[in-house]
Amino acid sequence: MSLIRVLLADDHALVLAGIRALVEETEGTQIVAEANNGRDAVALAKKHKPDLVIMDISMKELNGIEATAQIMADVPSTRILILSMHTTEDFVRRAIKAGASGYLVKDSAPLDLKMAIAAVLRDEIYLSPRVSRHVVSGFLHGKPHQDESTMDALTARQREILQMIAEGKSTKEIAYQLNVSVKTVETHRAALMERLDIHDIAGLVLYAVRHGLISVDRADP
Amino acid sequence: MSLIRVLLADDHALVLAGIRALVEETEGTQIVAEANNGRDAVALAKKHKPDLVIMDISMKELNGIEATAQIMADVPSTRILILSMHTTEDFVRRAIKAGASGYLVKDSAPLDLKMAIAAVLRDEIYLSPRVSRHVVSGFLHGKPHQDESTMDALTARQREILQMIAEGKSTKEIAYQLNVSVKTVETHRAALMERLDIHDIAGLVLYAVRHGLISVDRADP
DNA sequence: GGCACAACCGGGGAAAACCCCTATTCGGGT
DNA sequence: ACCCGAATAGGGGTTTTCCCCGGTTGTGCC
Repeated sequence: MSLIRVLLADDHALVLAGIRALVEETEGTQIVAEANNGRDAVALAKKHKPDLVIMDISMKELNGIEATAQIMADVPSTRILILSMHTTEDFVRRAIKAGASGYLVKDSAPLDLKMAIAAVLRDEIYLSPRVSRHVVSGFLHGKPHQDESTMDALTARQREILQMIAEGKSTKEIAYQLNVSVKTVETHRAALMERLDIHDIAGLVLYAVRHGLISVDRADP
Repeated sequence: MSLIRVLLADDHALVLAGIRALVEETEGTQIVAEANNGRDAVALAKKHKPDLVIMDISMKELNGIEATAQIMADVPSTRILILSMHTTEDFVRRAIKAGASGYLVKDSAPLDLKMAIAAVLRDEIYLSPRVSRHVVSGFLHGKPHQDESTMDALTARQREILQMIAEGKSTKEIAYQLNVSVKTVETHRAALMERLDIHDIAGLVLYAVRHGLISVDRADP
C-alpha cells in the first residue's frame, strides 16, 4: 500500500516542526513539503499534489481559508485539514465552505490528529469535538448566515490584498511579493475600496480585523 | 552528567505535543511534567522544581507572564524560556521583568530552540533575533524605559492622536478637531511613531486595537 | 458570439503621509 | 536658575496613497 503524501503549512516554524514530528510518528504518512505561509502552501500543493494538506488557519500573506479555496480549485482531489485556535462557528463555516474536509482545534490531543487524518482520508468531514456540537446543526443544513453580504462581496484576490494591506505592507511590497505590477495592486485596492466604501488604510485595517481576516491577539494581562 | 529536567506548558495540546517532540530530540534533556495552562504550570513547577520551564506566553487561567513571576517567587533556581507569537517590545519587556531568561518567537527554527535552551541554562538571557535588535538596546542597558506597557511611553496627547488616526481620521481632520495646526499633529504623529517603532498607518491601527485604545466588535461569534 | 467580470498593466496628477530640520513657550524637577 | 520634556508651529523635501483615465486577456454564462 502506498504512503499518504502530506503537505504541512504553518507560519510558526516551531509549531510546524512540532506538527511534523507528530505526523511523522503516524503510520503510513510521508511528508512531501512544508510551507511557512498560505501562498507557499498553494504553490507547493500545485507542485506536489499531495493527498492531504494540514494547514494552520491564520497565516501571513494568505490565510488558511483563502489558501484552501485556491488549492481546491487547482487540486480538487486533495483533502485539507485545518488547524485553528478558534472554536467560533464563523471560522469553521468559512473553512468548510472553502473546501476543507476537517477542522481541528489546536488544543486537541495528538490522538485526535490521527483520527482526523484517518477520517478526512475516508472522505468524511472531521470536526473537533469541541466545535462539532453546536456548529454542525446550524450551518450544514440550515440557514445560510449573513456574512455573505460583506466579505463575499470581495474577490479572492481582493481579500488577499486586503489582508496584506492590513498586515502593514506597502503597495510596492505587495506587488513584489505577488509578482505583479504596482499598478495592478493599486487597481485591486481601488476596487475593494469602492466595494467596501472605505477610502483609507485605517478603515481597511479595522474592516480586516472585524472580519477575522487577520488576528489581533490582544495584550490581556 | 545529569539530565536537564524540563517542564513544558502550552494550552494547545497539539502544539505542546509538538514542542515535546522537539525537546525530546535535544541531547541531555528529560521532560518531567507538562501543563495545559499557567496555573498547572505553577503547581507543577513547585512540585518538580525543574531546571527549565518552557512556556507559552498566552495561556488560559493564568498567562505565561504571571506564571513566570509566580514560579520565580517559589523556585528561583528555575530558568524560564517563554514562547510567544508576538514580537512587540511590550511583551518581551514584561516577560523579562517577570523573571524569564529567554524569549523565543514561535516562528523560529527548531535549532533556535536548542540554542535558546543552551543559552538560558548558561544563565544568559536569550532573545529571538527577530526581537533582540530594537529591544535589547533600549531596555536592558540603556534607559530603564517606563514601567508597565509601552502605552505609558506615550503622552496623553499622543494617545489621543493615535486613537483618532486609528479611527480613520486624516491629519487635517485631527488638526481641525483639536484646533491646532496640521504641522502640530504631524509632529505628534512622528513622535509616537518613533516611540512605538511603527512607521505606517496600518501598524498604528493594529497597535491601537491590540491595546484596547479602540474597540473592535468582531462580526463573527 | 456577445456580455460581464476578474485580473492584469499603464499615464498622469492631487493629496496625504512620512522624514528631515529648527524654534518658541510653558511647566516640572534637581 | 537651569535643563528637560511636552506641546505648539513651520520649512522643505521624498514617498505613498488615492483618483481619474485608458487598455488587453481570459473565463464563465446565456
